[in-house]
Amino acid sequence: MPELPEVETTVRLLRPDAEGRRIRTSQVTWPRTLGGLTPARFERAVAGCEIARIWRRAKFIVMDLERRGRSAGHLLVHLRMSGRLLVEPDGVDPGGYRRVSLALDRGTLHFVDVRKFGRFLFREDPDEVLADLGPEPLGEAFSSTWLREALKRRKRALKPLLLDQGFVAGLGNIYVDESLHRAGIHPLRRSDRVPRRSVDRLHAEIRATLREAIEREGSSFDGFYRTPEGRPGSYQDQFRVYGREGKPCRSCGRPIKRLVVGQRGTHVCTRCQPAPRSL
DNA sequence: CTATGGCCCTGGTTGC
DNA sequence: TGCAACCAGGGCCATA
Repeated sequence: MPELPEVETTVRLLRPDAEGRRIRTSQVTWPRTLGGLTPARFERAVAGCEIARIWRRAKFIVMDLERRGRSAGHLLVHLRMSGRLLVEPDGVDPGGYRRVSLALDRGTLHFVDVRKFGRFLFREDPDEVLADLGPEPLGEAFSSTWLREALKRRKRALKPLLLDQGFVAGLGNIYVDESLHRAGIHPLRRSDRVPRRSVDRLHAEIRATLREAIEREGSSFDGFYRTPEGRPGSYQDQFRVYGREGKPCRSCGRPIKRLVVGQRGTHVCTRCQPAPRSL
């Protein structure tokens, strides 16, 4: 499932083939992907634009569009569960799950998405979509001081809070489970009751986990996530808890347990991450 | 403010 | 073997 590291990898590998390219035409095979805009209006918005810059905010891939050097709006792509973004040479069919394609002046940018949860949005103002997101966990605003105070202000179980994109932006189920294990904190611990030392550790482990995962081009399993070049990531080999139910904890050897927290599969080592007494 | 549950979707897995 | 029921999962929305 694409989270911050997979989206960051996608952006980095997409840039050489898409930045600076001009959009000739668009083809939309599953209109819902556009999130309300009709394919005709979408076509009018993007045709003739240059993809001037590609960047990432949370799990969104943002493409700044320009006409004659002036801003002409933005494309905001969310991969959700199974989305992929890639550039293929003209005439190469990316398969049956193509939802949106943009013919460029060299090659074609395809949005491929088996489960159809992904979004390919056009907005004049990207803040319509991005404004309510929390800080980037790899950015400066996400300091341990900030995290300490932000956790104190809320009274929620830690895992659902970390998954809330309005709290911190970019974490998903995998990297939250991994970070919590590395920090030795149970996912159900109330956010305002995490000891200071543990908060600092959590802060450090979130950043370390994301950095290491980016370095390995994300995580692949289930056959879903691939880089734009078709390669799987390799961070799944480093998983300490995610998808490792019953297997020994890499720290203490006790079998990893799977529980459900806020309707999400959740993986813990009950020795390394002791359950809170209450809640 | 927080928690819960439904919905969107499909392919893979499970159960009979 | 065949087929139906079930499930995962991110974000959003309605409800309590």
